[in-house]
Amino acid sequence: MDLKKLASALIPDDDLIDPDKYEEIYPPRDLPAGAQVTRLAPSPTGFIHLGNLFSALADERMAHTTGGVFYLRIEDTDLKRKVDGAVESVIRSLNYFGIKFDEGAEIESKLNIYGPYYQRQRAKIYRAYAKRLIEEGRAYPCFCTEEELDEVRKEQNAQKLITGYYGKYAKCRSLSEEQIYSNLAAGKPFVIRLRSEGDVNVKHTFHDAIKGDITVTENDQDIVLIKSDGIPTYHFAHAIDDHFMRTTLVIRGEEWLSSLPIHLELFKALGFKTPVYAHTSSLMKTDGGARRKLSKRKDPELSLDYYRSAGYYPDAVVRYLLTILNSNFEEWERKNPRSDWRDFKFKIDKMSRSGTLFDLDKLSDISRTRISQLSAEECYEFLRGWVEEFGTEADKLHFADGEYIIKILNLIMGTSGKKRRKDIERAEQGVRLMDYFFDDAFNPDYSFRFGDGTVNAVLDGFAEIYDPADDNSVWFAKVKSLAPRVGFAADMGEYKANPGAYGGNVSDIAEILRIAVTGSPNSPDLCTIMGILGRERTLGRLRAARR
RNA sequence: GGCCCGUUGGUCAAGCGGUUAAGACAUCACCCUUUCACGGUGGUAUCGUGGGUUCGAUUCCCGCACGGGUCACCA
Repeated sequence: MDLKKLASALIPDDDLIDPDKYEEIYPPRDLPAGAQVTRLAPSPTGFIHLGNLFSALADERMAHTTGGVFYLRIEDTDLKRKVDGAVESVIRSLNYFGIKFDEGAEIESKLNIYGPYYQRQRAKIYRAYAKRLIEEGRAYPCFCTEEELDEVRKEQNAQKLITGYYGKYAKCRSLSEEQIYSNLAAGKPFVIRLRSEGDVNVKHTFHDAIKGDITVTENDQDIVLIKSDGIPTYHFAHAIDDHFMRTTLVIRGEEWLSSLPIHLELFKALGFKTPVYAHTSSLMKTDGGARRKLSKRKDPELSLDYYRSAGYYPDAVVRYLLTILNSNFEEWERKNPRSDWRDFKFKIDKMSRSGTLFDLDKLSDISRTRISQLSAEECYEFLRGWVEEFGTEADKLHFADGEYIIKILNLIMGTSGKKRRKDIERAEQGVRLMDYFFDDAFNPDYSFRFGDGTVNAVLDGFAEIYDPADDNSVWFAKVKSLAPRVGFAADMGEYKANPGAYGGNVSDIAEILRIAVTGSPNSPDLCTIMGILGRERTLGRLRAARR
């Protein structure tokens, strides 16, 4: 069979260049030894999720700790589900978490000589190589319809055989010249398949940068290279793009492990050097006792918008991810408490080989801790950013008065230095925590643990003697002075010595006042709160709480 | 079902032939305290299972069980 003629018949494009030319168009990158070139290659089918961030973080760290390059490529070969604005969304989301690309789709960079970075714009390259493979007899046209393939699959299933297009099931592999040309003449749609030379019974050891030595079976499937619409499949595009974009390290989810044999054969058939592969274990969650991979559809916590809208501190999300990416990160962080996470020496071989259960508690703890380390001003900026995007109209009004908020924040967070409170876990919850400082948002729950008489006596008694000018010790002395009036112990020691003799103690007096003023039995320093509210509002709240 | 990957406390995990089997989150108790936090001290709790190899296995080998992934003209 005249393969050259066949190649031209199958791929008649007259704008293709000699594939070898691409080696010159996309020369090897001029980078220091050991520099890693990594990429994030999402499909623009939806929005970016935590798994993408997880993987992007590993990519970004590997590139930037080695003096390499991290770029963005868009895998838009499946044109069925493209979402507009998805690319911008990916970049924006990643930026929010402090991750930046050096080059790639929609990225301003002088480095962009390896583009285009949208696969659909690279059709010529793929087709040039497909054509060459046909000429070399390593690829052939397949005219099988979906129905025919289904039929074969059913039969294979019935006989408990491996499904797929291989061996004797690869019908079109042995089509005669006449059959091919008559199918072509009849206008039958076709795909281009690889003529696999592998043998499933042959196994090799392959070194994965994360998993270590793994067993891979040779591929014997005549997989599709070019779909009937002329667009390449992921496998084919992956081999060509990662070769010509000079990727050195491919970090991807372990769900790709099973197609590694295909990729290995493809790189070999194309004459390309294979990159280093690193297959990451997936993020899991428990669902009714069972463990499963985090799913885009079922789990809102997989969406990055979830973290943005709930107001987790972005730096904390990254740090949490880093703790599961490299388990020694936490240890390093303890030794370098205020350092930028970018100073941590990330190691790919430190990555976990088993699936990690996503732990929201741990994230919350990290977020709380990070926020507690902020100054009141920094915290204000962070909260205000959240309020502008997600807050209510009332929140926005409240946050316009920065001075007032900062005063509150100084109280809530504790004054600088030691003894920082960790009350704010997320912006959303932190903003709600401040509601009682605003009359229009004050929503008290008057659940007093004492009788109306006692409550009113405390409220009225305190209203009589309250003076905003009092410092903390005078203020507390006044609280104590109320105790005898309601039969409570003014002195804690006395109360503990003889609890039965009293109806309560000073802490109970404080609790009554606290509930009246803040609407809740839990709050930071009450004296300071009253100071911030001022005399009139404090007295007003004492009055409003009367039974 | 075939193939591949994995299995140390509730969770993330250190460990890499001999350890009282780190640490963090969570949890419990106590201390501190005008509440709640913060902080401090201490506690509960882990090597899936059966065989080997070895003087000795959490560590090495094999089987089994369990969990996960994958078997498209989707990525």
